[in-house]
Amino acid sequence: MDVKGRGFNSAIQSEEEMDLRRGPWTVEEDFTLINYIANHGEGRWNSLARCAGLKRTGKSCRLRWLNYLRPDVRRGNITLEEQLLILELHSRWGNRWSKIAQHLPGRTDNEIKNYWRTRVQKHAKQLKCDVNSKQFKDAMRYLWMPRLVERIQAAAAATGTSSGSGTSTTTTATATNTYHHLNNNSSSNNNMNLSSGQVVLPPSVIANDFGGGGNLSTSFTPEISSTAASSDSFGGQVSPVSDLTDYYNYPPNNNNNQEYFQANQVNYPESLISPSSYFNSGLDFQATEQNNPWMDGGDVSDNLWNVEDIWFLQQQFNTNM
DNA sequence: AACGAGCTCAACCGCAATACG
DNA sequence: TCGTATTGCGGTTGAGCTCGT
Repeated sequence: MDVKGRGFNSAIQSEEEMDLRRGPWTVEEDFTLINYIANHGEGRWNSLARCAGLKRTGKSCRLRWLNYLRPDVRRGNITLEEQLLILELHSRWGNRWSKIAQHLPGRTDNEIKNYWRTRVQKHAKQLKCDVNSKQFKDAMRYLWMPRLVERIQAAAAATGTSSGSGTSTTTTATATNTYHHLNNNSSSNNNMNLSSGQVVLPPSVIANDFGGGGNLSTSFTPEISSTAASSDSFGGQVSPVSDLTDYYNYPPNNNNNQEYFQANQVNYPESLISPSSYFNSGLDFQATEQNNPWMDGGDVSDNLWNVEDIWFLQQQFNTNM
């Protein structure tokens, strides 16, 4: 594999650093890092990289671990609840990705940042306005977020997961019942006891893939990766999606998001606006949405604006300019 | 089938903050 | 106190993928 990877700037470095690998991680490197951390724990990333025998910078190891290999990293689509939370938290804190990520357990700052750039900024582009403009923020607040709440409620009603009494005149909407982990213990509750060299994996993973032992240092073999099997031996590229991490993802698949959320839920923080309040924020968009096809349950998570919305918003923007 | 445009996301960079000797 | 090493964060890049033509 080309260790120069993606053609990033290859700044002249010290002779020792010239041996450093760059670019996508291989399965072998992933196992090396996982095993080392399982046995020795995190911390001191530069020395960790050296001691583990990885020809990577400490920075690179840290990033790979935090964004990809950690057992509690969640992968898959950003859920409606998460979208709503991201929008809300971003409106409060701006591009404080790390801070926002603390409130979305299992999601990394990188993932949230990518979500924002690809999805949210796309909508701003559609509306021909700046993502930081007041107009766009208003559109988010009065259109996008109420719709997310509606869809969350609709989904909850359809699946019977509503835990409310049905008399939802309280400040906490039904949708908020699926909010989760707004406490700050996610980092200390990450299913790992690294000092013991044991990794606590989801029961199904342990049962199915590790014979119940869950001891990485002895159980891991690169062959469990179908990627490795299908690519050129160990040199095969892992990224962008390493099959390896399927063994670590928690929950194991994203169909369990609802259960995962509820199992980990805490109350929506009082300092945040309850999503239900978006219904009462001054505009009644629901009235015009009764027969709107985007609400009919398809996977339209990105399609929160319709033609009328865009037209309407652009009219609003124009009159405000 | 081939091609190009647009999108996604892992991994990089630079810089600021913090820790350490 | 100072210099160096390390960590953490936000911004950016680009390979690979998807989708439309």
